[in-house]
Amino acid sequence: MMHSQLFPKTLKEASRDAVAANHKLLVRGGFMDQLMAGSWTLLPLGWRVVGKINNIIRAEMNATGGQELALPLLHSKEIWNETGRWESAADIMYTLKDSREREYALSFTHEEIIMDLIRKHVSSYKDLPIKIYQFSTKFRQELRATGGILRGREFLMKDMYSAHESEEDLMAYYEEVKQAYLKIFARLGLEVIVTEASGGVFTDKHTHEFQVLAESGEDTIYYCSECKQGQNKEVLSVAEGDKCPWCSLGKVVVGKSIEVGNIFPLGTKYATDMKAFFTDKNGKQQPFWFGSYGIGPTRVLGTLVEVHHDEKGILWPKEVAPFAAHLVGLKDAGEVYEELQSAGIEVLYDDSDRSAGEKFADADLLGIPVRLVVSAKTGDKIEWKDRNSDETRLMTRPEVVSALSTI
RNA sequence: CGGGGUGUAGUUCAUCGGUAGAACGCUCGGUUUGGGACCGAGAAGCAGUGGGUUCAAUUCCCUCCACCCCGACCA
Repeated sequence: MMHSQLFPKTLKEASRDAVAANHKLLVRGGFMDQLMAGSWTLLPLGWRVVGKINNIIRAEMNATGGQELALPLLHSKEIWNETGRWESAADIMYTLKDSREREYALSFTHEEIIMDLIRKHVSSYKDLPIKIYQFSTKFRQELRATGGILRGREFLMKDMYSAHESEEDLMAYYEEVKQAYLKIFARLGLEVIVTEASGGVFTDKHTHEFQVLAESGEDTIYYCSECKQGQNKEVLSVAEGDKCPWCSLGKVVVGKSIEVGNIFPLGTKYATDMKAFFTDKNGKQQPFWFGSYGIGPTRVLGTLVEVHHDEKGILWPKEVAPFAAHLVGLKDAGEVYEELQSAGIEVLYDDSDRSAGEKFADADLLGIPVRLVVSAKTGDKIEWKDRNSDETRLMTRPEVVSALSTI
């Protein structure tokens, strides 16, 4: 992809209204564009990053035995009535009527839809467990959309659901997913704190949240400085300065944070409400034990920027960067570009005829981990600069290719 | 929904009762090319909406709308 073809161009200034770093930088860099409050277009660059995020999540979900599918986003009132959530989640759910006055909801989650699938297709303990997930848009009526892409009314979510024959089996898998989530966030370049939290409209049980410390976060968590476990303030049983109740090594400290994931051990309520039963070993009808597990890739996108930026722009962690390298041509670098391309390296090539300063400023803003410069000064070598360093060094083409291939 | 802020060119902002201006961006021509270059010429605005006051409103008043921030709610 040539830089001159990148849509849209970068902006020199952030909108006056933008306060959150992700809002300023993702808009300036051409990663996203705002349609209205809480509603964002993911532009080609942003969509690339989300694609990287999704691929990491997908790989780790598959590793736990998850199978990906796609569920509908338009739901009938009837299915939501089965669990009473047409009423209890009315504040959060967008509803609409068609021309025949039939009532629908736009998906804000999918427990009911999944449970419907499971009751239709699973009737024996021999078919369990079921682990299915999707990436899809969620619609939620937020009283106030805020923080750039951190809280939208329409956002992307990976939601996984699992059905089990027993509580033990559910909790064993719940723990497995918790570990998978830790692996995902580590790969995404995010340090998370696992906190106990309330289940909101999803469940009465306590759940676990994956929180990233950030000043711009809207959650307040109490966590241990040593073991990185904690509690959301909704369910607080510890106080600042307490000895850590989990590892008893550290002290409880308070921080602002962004919730990037949440897992719910839902129990049998959904199955019971929706009359979803399987036959156990003894020939008896039993409700499915159910869990759900969510990560918001678009919120992750925003969180990454909140956590990884400086005054010049974004610093993407390697695994989620839209490109592996940003090739800045201060003279024709077509051959270098072709060589990197054919080596399978994802390169953004800036072959525009703009000034050097402008190209460098763009490279800093876009935050691709490695900047390569080809100019009169570099001769037939290439200048390598990491985004997180000021040092540059001259390398030969084969050196560059091999260094980038090992990333 | 309560409180606060902001709506003027594509963008960032000036003008603040006498009918609109800059910078950046854009177009054309030329000169440049290691940190958002330079010269020249252009195009681009119903001043968010509706109403009121006034001889005259972008400017004053009211309504509504939109966006941002704080709070309530929430991944």
